[in-house]
Amino acid sequence: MTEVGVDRIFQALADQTRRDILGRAIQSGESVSVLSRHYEMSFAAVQKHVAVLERAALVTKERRGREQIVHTNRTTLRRAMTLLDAYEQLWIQRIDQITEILTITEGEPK
Amino acid sequence: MTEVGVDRIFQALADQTRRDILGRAIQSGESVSVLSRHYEMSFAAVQKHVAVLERAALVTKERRGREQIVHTNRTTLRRAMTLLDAYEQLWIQRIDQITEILTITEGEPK
DNA sequence: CTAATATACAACCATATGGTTGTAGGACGT
DNA sequence: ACGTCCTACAACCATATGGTTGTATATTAG
Repeated sequence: MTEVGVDRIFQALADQTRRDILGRAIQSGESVSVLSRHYEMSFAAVQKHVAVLERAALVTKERRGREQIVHTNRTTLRRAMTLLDAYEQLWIQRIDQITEILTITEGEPK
Repeated sequence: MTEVGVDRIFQALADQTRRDILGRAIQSGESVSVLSRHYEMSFAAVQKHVAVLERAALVTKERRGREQIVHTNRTTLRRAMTLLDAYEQLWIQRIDQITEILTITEGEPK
């Protein structure tokens, strides 16, 4: 995944409406128009939010008759979590190194 | 945590330079000027990136003489992970419900 | 066929973002 | 005391974002 891809994932998550859409779409796919009824904004605005989520691969659309059903892509969601976890791992590694240094120091005779 | 706070966390994460700063600062605190040497942009630009991370509570600054040491705030990082995990949990709940429904259906006599 | 529904997309607007340069102040070395 | 280093912040610019309204197209209902 390209860096701009990662940018898009977090960028897409940085909006309350879009996070709410993700939550609804992960429980059961909803059409864009059904989704839009939950928010106090125009249909076009919600459509744009879905487009942002889609560009980030956080949702996919499945056409059903005249409506588009929005589904959350759990794989991308997990990818975002994994990325954050990597930072924690960096930190844990540092702790391990420090521990190792301390162990060696303690173990070595003066 | 307020919703705008969550917005700020993900917003702050939606930039490669800022994610890199987080990675460096979690391993060992670096001053703003030392950080800025790693990137092909002005000191002021890096300073702004640090400010964005600070506003999102993803880093804190500790003054040491004339420099400011940037430290990653692991608590906020974990909070972001927890938020993402909540979406997964929503989905797992749905699966559990479906499983339960199926179990009841199977268990009930025709 | 016609009307209503669901979507797509363009044009527009205000504000935010990510970069720049420039100015100014506090801390350190000599 | 002086120059240098580190930081802070303002002003500016181009582009992106989040919203609007309006228009166009496809699908379904009757």
